[in-house]
This record gives sequence, C-alpha cells and structure tokens, in this order.
Amino acid sequence: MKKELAKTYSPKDFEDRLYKYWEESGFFKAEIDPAKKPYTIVMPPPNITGQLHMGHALDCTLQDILIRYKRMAGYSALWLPGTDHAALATEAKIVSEMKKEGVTKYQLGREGFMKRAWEWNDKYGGTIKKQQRKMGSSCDWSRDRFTMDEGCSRAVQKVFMDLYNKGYIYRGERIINWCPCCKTSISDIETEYEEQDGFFWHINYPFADGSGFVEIATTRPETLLGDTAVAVNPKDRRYTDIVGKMLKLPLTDREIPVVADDYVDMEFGTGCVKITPAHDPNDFEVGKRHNLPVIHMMNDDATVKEGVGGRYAGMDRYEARKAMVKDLEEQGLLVKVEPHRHNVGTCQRCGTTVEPTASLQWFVKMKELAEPAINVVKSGELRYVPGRFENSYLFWMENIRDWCISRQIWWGHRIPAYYCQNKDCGHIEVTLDGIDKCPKCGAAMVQEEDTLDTWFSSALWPFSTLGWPEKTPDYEYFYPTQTLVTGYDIITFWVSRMIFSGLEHTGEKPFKDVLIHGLVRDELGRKMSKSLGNGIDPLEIIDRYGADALRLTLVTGNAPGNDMRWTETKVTNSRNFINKLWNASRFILMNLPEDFEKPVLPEEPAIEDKWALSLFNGMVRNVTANLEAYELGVAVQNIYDFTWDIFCDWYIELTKPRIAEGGKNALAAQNVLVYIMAGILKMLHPFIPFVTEEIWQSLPQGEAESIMTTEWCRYDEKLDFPREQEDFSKIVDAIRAVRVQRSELNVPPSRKASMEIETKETELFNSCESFFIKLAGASSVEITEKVENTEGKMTAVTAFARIFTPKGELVDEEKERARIEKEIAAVQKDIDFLSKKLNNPGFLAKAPAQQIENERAKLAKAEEKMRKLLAE
RNA sequence: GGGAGCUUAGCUCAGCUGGGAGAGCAUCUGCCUUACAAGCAGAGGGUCACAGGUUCGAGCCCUGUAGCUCCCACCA
Repeated sequence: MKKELAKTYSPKDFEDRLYKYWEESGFFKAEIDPAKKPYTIVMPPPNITGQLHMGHALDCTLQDILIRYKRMAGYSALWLPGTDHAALATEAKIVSEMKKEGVTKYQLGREGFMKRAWEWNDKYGGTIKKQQRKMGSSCDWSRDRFTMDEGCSRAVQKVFMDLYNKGYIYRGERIINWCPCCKTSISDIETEYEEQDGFFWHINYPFADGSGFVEIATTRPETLLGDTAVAVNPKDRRYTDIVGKMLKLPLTDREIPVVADDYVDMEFGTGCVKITPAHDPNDFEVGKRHNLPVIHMMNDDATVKEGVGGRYAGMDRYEARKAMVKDLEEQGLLVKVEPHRHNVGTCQRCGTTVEPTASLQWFVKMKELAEPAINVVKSGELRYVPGRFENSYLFWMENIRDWCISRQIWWGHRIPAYYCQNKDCGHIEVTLDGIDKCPKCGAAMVQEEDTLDTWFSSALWPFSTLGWPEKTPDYEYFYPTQTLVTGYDIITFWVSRMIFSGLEHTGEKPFKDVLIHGLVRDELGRKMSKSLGNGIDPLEIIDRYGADALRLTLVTGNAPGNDMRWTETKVTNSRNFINKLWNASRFILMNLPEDFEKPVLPEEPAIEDKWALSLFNGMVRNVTANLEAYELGVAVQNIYDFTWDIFCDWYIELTKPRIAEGGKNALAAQNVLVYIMAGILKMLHPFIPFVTEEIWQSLPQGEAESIMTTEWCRYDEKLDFPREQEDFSKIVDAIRAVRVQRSELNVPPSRKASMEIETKETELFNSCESFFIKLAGASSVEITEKVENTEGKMTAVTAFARIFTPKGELVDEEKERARIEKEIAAVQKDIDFLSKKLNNPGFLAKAPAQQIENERAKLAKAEEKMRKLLAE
C-alpha cells in the first residue's frame, strides 16, 4: 500500500526530504552510457562571493527543467555544477573584510593572502550550492568543479601557453582602464559609463615665443601635467599657421609642440586638443602617430607623481585639479569654466572613476580568434535562442578589440611568464614548469606578479570541467555540450569567449544552443539591486511558498530572452495551481480500491474517457514540441490548461457519477484517472519536481519508485480519438450553454429544472443524458430529434436546450425572450461575416481549400443555430 | 552616434509558419455542489501605439512616425 497523501499541500513537509532521497539514490549522477545519447549542460558558475538571488533562481530553474526533461526522455543527462573564483570581486571582498581588522593585503604578503582567500573559498564557496539544493537542482554534484581547482588551473596554463606560442598573446603598452581603488587594470567591459555633471575648463596655453595663446578645453585639467602636445585639425584654417610652433605648458617648465591630426573635431570645443598620451586612449594613438613622449603623471592610487608633478606631487587627482585650476586662474590663463555633462567610466566592482592609463599589460590578439566564432553563428551551426541576440553578439565580435587579460591582483591564476633580471638581457620565458635561471644569460628569473582576468578561466569552462586537455572519458562522451543557459547580460563577457575558446582549443563549438533569459525585475520594472534594496530573496519565497511555486512562477508566462516582473500574486497563482494538483490527486486516491496496483486502460473506454485521453495525448505532443523549442513558458501553459480546465473542471466531474455507482464502471474511470494523473505528473515533473514526486509516491502508477527515473510520455496514436473528441465536445458545449442560460436567468444550481434538448444527434445526446443531470442541474432531460437541413445532410450540431421549472413552465419567459433576441443578433453577425467572406471571389480563388472548407462548416453551423433560434 | 527590444483587456504578460483576439490577477453576478473558498459556475472588458503598404485576408510581413527600455561606442 502506497503511503497516504497529506490532507493539505505543505511543501516544507517534503521538499528537503525528497532532495536528500534523490541525492542519496544517485539519480543526479550522469553515467557514460554508449547506448544513450548524451545531453550536457554546464552550469554558469556562480561567484564564490555569491548568495542565491532571483537571477540564479531563474537560471537554475530553466536548466533543471531541460535536464530533468532530457533525463526522462532517455538521454544520459549531465548537468555539471561549479563555482567561479571571481578574481576581482572576491579579492575586493576579502580586502574590505581585512580592512575591518586593520590589515592590508601587503602586510599579509602574497602567500598569506592566498591562504586567506582559499579559506574564504572554503567558507563561502559552498553556501550557494546549498541554496541550489533548496531549488531542487538535479545537478551532478560528484562532478562539481571550481575555476581554480587543479584541473581548471592546468587548462588555463595550457591555454596561455598555446596562445602564447601561436603568437596570440603579447605584452604591450596600451591605454587600459585603471581602477585606483582596486589598484588593477580592468577590461573595457568591466568599465561602466555613467553620465555625470562636470565642467569644461578653457585654458590658454601661451606660445613659447610669447606671441599669444592657444585656447584648449578639457574636462580633466589635472592631466595637463602629462601633456606632450596640442593638436589641431590639419584642415582647420584657423590654425594652419601655428602647426609646428612650440607652446609653454602652464604650471610646468616644459615646452610642447602643436601638431596636426585628423582626430581633432573642428566643431567641438575650441578645435584645439591637449594631447596626454599616457592618460587618454585617443591621445595615446595621436602620440604614437607623432612620436610624442608618454608622460605618466599619476601613481597607481591616482595621486600626482613625484618628478612630473611639481608642487602638486602627492596630491589626489581631484585635489590637484582644484589647486591647479586655482593657480591657472591666478596666472590669468583660465579663460572660462562651463558646466558640461559627460560620460565617466567607473569600475564595475567598486564604482570608482577609472583612470585611463598607458601601461604594460598582457593582451590576447582577438581578430583572428574571433573569425571562426563569427562564422559558426552566421552559418547557424551555433544558435542563440531567441535569435535576436545573435545581432549583438556578432556586432561585438566583428568589432572586437584585443583583450587585456592581466590583472594586478593576487587571487587568480598567476601568469606563467618569467622575466630575466638582467636588464641587458631582458629575456621573457613562458613556461608551465617554472624556471629560475635565464636560458640566455643565466641570470635569475622572476615570475610575473600579475594574474589573469577571471573570464580567462571561465572561457574554458565547458571543456576544462570535463577534463580537457586530457581526453578523459567524460570529455569524449559529454563534450561538446548541448545547451548553455544564461542571461543576456553576460553574452559578451562570457558566452562569446567560450565560443572562440572552444573552437580554438578543442576544434569544436562548446555548445549547440545558447538559451538566453532576461532579468527578473521588481514590481515596478526596476532591476533588483542591493543599493535599491528591492531584491526578493528566493530562499524566503521558498520558505513561504515552496521551491515548486517559485520555479513555476519563474517560467510561467515568460518568453525566452524577455525580462519579467516579480509580483507576489504570480507566486500565489503558482501555489494555487500546485494546490489544485494536490487536491485532484487526493480525490483520485481517496476513492481508489485497496488492491489497485496500476492503471490499465479499459478495453472499451467511455466516450468521455476517450475525449480526455485524446486531449491528454495532444497535450503531450504540444508540451514536448515546446520543450524542444525552448518554449518553456508555453509548454507549462499547455499542461496548466489541460490539468485545470480539462482534467479537473471537466473530467473529474464527469467521472463522479460512475465512481459513486461503484463496480466495473467505477474501476474503468479510476484507471483512466490514474493513468492521466500519472501522465500529468510526469509532464510537470521538470517544472515542479518536488510535489510531483511526493504525489507520485502515493499514486499506484505501477512504474518506478521515483518519478525522476520514469520515462517521458510520448504521443501515442492509440490514444488519438478524433471522433469521440469532437462528439463529446458537443456535449461539453451544450452543458456550457445551459449553464449560461441558468446564470443569465438567475436559476441557481440548487433549483433543478427540466430540460428540452433539440439535436440531430439524439443517440449521442441520449448516451450522455446523465451529464446534464449531474453537471447542468437537470431534473429531467427530453431529447427530441431535429430533422435534416435543406440539403438533407447532417451538419454539425449545436444542441439547443430550454430550461423549464419543475412545473413545466419556461423559466422567466420575458428574460428568455430577451436572451434569445440577443443571441439572434450575435448569430446574424456571424452569418454576415462568414457569407461575406465566402462570397469574396478572391478568397475562393486564393485561399487554401481546407480554409474554405472550415469557413463553410462554420457558416452551416451558424445557419443551423439561427433556424433553431427563429423557431422559438 | 550604432544596434536591439517593447507598445495587445484596468494590471502583469502570452500569441508558433498571416485565416474571426488569449491567460492569470482585478471587476461584476450566483454558488459552502463530500478533492480543492488556495475553490466552483457564469459575465463584462481590446480600432492589438500611430500612419501608409503588400495580401482574398495583417496583432503577426514591409516602410515610416511617436513614446518607453536596454546594449554597444564614447568628442577632448
């Protein structure tokens, strides 16, 4: 005997227990099985600084749905979990934690700091995994990985070597974005621009020969200290004669030339631009073209440098700005100050205004690597879902710039490059084995202090986690993966880099499909953020409504790639649906005979059974097709509609008379009920795994103990009953029509009424008479035959019923008349519409035959209905 | 400046390859009908942003306009 289902749905009572059961049973573990096809998803690794937020919850839910579905559909499904060391983000957190203790990372030293960082990982790396378990994630924890574990690190080193040897990695001086707070370079995409109110300072630079001034305009006057030229446009008539002249750089004793360069926009500002090659990307390029010196005027912490800074040396950049502007004003060189709104780059991690700085960094040459990554998407071999995200991906890839991969932080993969300490030799050796003597001159070698951009390791995630560069059995079987699920916000950061890395290093695309989802926003459509404090904690929702309700909410009514708003009512809707499922199961179970073992469909099912089975069968087909198309929202809607509208509202009600009657008929109905219920549970299991398992284990379904290990329902031709489906839908329509009448005539359900039904299909209606009594409140039903239409053929029939009081009078004749007239008008409108269409020669000539046939049938039906109405 | 998306019922959103507009919530009416009031039976509510075009036929395809959102680039 199966265990009994609790009276009320209370997810807390079973979710944790079931997760433990699944995990202990090893159901999440993917086996290498040559008889099965692999289906692999690698989980986007959350940061070890992370707490589960709604974005994770959504990400998690989508992946788990796909994995559970594919697992049931017969694939060897691997969902590989892991975490990301999140270099900069983690280091920033640790540093600020240390700050509270009054310790700096330099006091600890590199080794000490790394030790502390690993301790951090031990402490926090696991929290998000625990939270993912609460979500019901069926990932294979035995294959759990970390971007800095041994295998992933080896892959990183190997990739660095390979790229270096192929000439893709180089070291060079470029303008990078420097964060003075994190004291490291950050990549372009880690820089966020925000509009800020600033000023435009107009400053006169005097000519060295004392012949007047050139007026320049700048938003960052302090960078004047690094100026090495002033540029004008060569086509600018105003300035042709000053090109080549020397200027005296204010506040310094340096002289700088006027150069001509196309980069200068004549229309903007004064048409004269101060050139600071060390602190502006455009100026850097101008400087290269004109062989200008590169003068750094700032230290790592954005204070003014000793030596070039004169009396401003040691001041903070903003302090220096103030002081310099004041001095310029006193010297009469400040022309004017205009308010100016402009975009300022800030650090994604800490929000500090970044300082563009020329510096020696490691880069990956991207142009050639991007090429195959572009082609693989253009050719359709690798697909984004929805496809529109291919545009932004391709745009980025086609305009890609070299990737600055070195970071001046400690937490991460240290670059395996070694520098000869002999200045005259200067040899650089890149090696995985370490080296302490220069192979050229024998002097000591010292390893690069910098570490790699965190995305350098996550770019390898789909294959490094499967054992690459070793050709492990996992790698051979599970790679390339099938689907990558992630938000559109990290397409450039991550997805694009995985694609080119996969192609370059494994020769294969790392995945076939990229399923993109949107953001979960708050009720007002704002991004959920810590600063706004508008985030909803998934764990709190789980606590209040259960993980299933949360999961269902996150997929319902949402199309791929679209943002969704979080509202509490959506969760209650989800919970209500699950509750409905729970109670339907309880109804089925409470009436089942003790010895019921498993559902066996009756030899000759009743018409309503066939109707329900046929609709169920169609639902299975639709849901499967939608899952295959990643239309998870539509898929779940299909099941929702069938379960609530067809199964609960109609079919269960229809079986009640038979069940009350008992015996053979009852048993037939119960078999169908259990059969369909089991099917619904399976179809819903990927979406709401816990409750479906809990019910499954109480249901005598005759299959596996865990629903996780059962086989996905397939469309079954034997369950297709088009004839009965159509016939019985007429009964349903007729009952609905009676209900409408009752409602409009204010006849309460308790007041039984006698009914006259006119129909051509007397046999059908006679066989279904009992349903009118049970579901339409009929005290008696009289079915009379309506004979043929003009052509003598049977047409589709709408039954026409009239309700009488127990005494036999028509209920409320006046209202009834009004109702009929209203209906006549409606039907007339239909007829007009349809006949107009069918009299349109263009339609008849060009529309598909099937379409014309459909319209004809509809017209005939409407006309039939009209005749009946007029007969009243 | 470049690109993408959105605009459908009071609200939040679906609507697949073009064939008489859908769901949930909210509103209104009536129901404690022995699985479920976290429920049941009904009802009302839409010029599918606007203007053109293609088509026998457009929420859907094309062009343009307006408003909103996001991404990328960033002029000193």
